[in-house]
Formats: sequence, structure tokens, C-alpha cells
Amino acid sequence: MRTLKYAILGLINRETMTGYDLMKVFNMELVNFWYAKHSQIYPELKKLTDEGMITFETLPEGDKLRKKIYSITEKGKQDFQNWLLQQDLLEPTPKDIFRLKAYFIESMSNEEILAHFYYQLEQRQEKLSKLQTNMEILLATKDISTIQSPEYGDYIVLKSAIKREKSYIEWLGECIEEVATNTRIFVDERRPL
Amino acid sequence: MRTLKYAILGLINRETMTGYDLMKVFNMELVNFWYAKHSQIYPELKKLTDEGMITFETLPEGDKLRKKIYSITEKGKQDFQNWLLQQDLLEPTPKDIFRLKAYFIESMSNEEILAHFYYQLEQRQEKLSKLQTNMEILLATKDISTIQSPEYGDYIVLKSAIKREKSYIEWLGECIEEVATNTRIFVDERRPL
DNA sequence: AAAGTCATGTAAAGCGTTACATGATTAT
DNA sequence: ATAATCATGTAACGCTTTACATGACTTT
Repeated sequence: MRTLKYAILGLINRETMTGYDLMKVFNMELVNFWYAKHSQIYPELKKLTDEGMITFETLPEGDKLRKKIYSITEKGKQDFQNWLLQQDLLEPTPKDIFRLKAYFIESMSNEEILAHFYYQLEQRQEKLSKLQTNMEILLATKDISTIQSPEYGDYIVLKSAIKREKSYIEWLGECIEEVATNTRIFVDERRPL
Repeated sequence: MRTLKYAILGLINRETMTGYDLMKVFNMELVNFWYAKHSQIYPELKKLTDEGMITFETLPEGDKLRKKIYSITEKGKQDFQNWLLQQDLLEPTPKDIFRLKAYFIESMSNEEILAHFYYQLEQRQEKLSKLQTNMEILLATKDISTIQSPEYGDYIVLKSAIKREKSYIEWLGECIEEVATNTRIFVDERRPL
């Protein structure tokens, strides 16, 4: 599939970048749907250079430090466009360890179940908060009124990330309610009025 | 992390199984949050046997065919319980090629954008349908009134899968609406009344 | 001075998919 | 008979993470 390749081509297509810049974009902006460590990015940049998809210029930064600024080639642009326009079949659903544990819920006591779900809920709510803050910043600082601007892409994927978290949180809430109700009933049965 | 290990231990903990049975469960029931090919399952079963987490009995099936029925050991049960009860930090958000392409939306024409989103919407709706059918079957055939039954685990993860698809579909719908509106405005501007 | 960030790489190990390989049993 | 499913494995390759490695520049 070489998705990392196309993620890199797409970013360099937006503007010229160094490997370090790419790393930051992957782990800050794109982190909600794609990411990579620098140990994967640098070898891929080398490969793409060998394949003629990108080229680089070595620029001095201070006295001794040098950085490589990468640009996309015509060949790279065409390859990227081909990938972008091709319609894909649905990917397999992403793996999810928390859901896997939830599947094995029968092996936990109600107290343990509630502890797990509450902890997950807390973390998800915190994450949602951050995403909503990002959205406020985006709406305040960028112009998203036209679809043909890079910021519109930022906007719709951030919107989807927020929806995803909200949906997860809703599910967690419903699970907690059901388990809590069940636990109370169990307690009530042991202490009938 | 060895998540496959614990997925297998959890399943064998529910009931004894062959590698082939595990494969079917992974690719039918668990497919919405974990899965594995047989080429990954068989070596893992061997490894878990070597580690003393599971044991197997070779049973004849017909005249010549033999199958290995795996059971969990005490050691395996304890290891599984440890894993299950340990609270995990949030995983990195799953990668998503469609969202990645959506991020690069500026490099597509409105027509291409709409084609992409409609195709994704169709596929997601079909998937949602299947999940809802599964839910109807589950509710009609299994007793999910008590949390301490294996079926309750099936129920809550299926519920989460349905929520996830609905949320994705909602997002696709909103994107389509915005792009379609924008496209109409663009057309209107070229053909003013 | 020290800590943090910028900047670029390589090596080893783990995880996962695709392809290779074989053969028995069951349903049509 | 033929196709589908049951049943179990290995090999090669690709993707990703963790760890190893180095050094410059900037902020406190």
C-alpha cells in the first residue's frame, strides 16, 4: 500500500519541508489519522529520492548544522494524484484493545468493569477537550470558507476526530449506566426492603 | 504488547478451541476490533504452548484428519487476568486512509470530492446494515440481561461498532452537504439570474 | 551550565500480510 | 465429480516501534 509514501508526498506537495518538519506534522496535526516516527520517515525520504519522487537541497542552518529541504517532482505529483483519486474499498476496522477487553467483560467483577470504563471515559473526555480547543483555534485563525484551501482539509478531519471521540464517550457512558444499574440491583437483592 | 496472545488466551479461556476455530472467531465475531490470519494464529499457538500458557489434545476427525483442541492452563489464566485488569493509557488513534485523503481535499475538484465521499458513504451504510442485522440476531437469540454472561460482551462491542459507523456516516453526510452547497454556489456564480 | 529543541540517521526486533504448501472431509 | 470448507503449517516480505547514535542550536 505504501501509505506513508503518499502521506509524505501529499505534505511535501503542500510546501517544501525537512524530515524534521514532516515528523512534527505527523505527530501534531495528522496524529488523528496518520503518524510515523522519525526512524521511519528518514529512510522513506531516502527511498522517495532514489525513486525520483522528491528532490532535496541542503541548506545551512547556523554555522555547522545543515538541513535537507525536500520538494516534490513532477513524477511525484502525478503519482500522488493517482493515489488520491483512486477509490478504495473499506479498510478493515481498526483494532482496539479497550474494545477487546470489553468483549471479555464476563471475566471481570462489576467493580472492575466500572473502574475500567471510568478510566477510559476520563481519558477520552480529556482528549475530546483538546480536540475542541484545537477546533476553536482553527476557526479563529484560519479561513475555512472555501473548500479549495489547505485549511479546509484540516477542518474536516478535525471535525471527524471530534465526532469519533464523542461517539466513543457516548458508548462508554451507556455501558457505565447499564453496569451501574445492574450493580445496584445486585446490591438491592442482597438487602431487600 | 502481545495483544494477539491475550486475544487468543481470552477466547480459549471461554471454551476449548482449535486454531481453525480461533481463525473463524477472529474473522467473524471479533473482526470489528481484533483479527488475525491463520498464518499468524498457528505460530502464536505454538509459542503459547511452549510458554506453558495453553495445552492441546490431538483428536481424530474422520478417518485420517486430526485436529488440536487447545485448553488454557492455570498459568495462562493468571496471565490473562493480569492483562485484563491492567488499566491502559489511551492507544494512539487508529490510522485511516480515507481521512488522510480527506486531509488532502484541496488537491481534488469538487466533483472528485463528492465521488469519493459518496462511495465511502455507500460502503459505510452497507456495513452499518450488516452490523444492525447482527444486532437483531443477537438480541433475538442470546440472553444479554446479565452482565456476567459471554453474550453481554458480544452485545456491548457490537453496540460500539454500530455507533462508530453511524458517527462516520454522519461526518460523511455533513461533508457532502458542505461540498455540494459550495459547488452549487460556484455554479450559480457562473450563471447569475 | 543545563535543559530543551533542532536535525539526521541506523539496527534490531516485533507485528502483520501475502504467498506457498498440503491434504482431508462434506455438501452439491 | 466438483466445489466448498475443514485443518495445519512455513517462508518471504513489508511496515512499525524501540533502541542505539551523534551532534548543533536555542532558551532559561
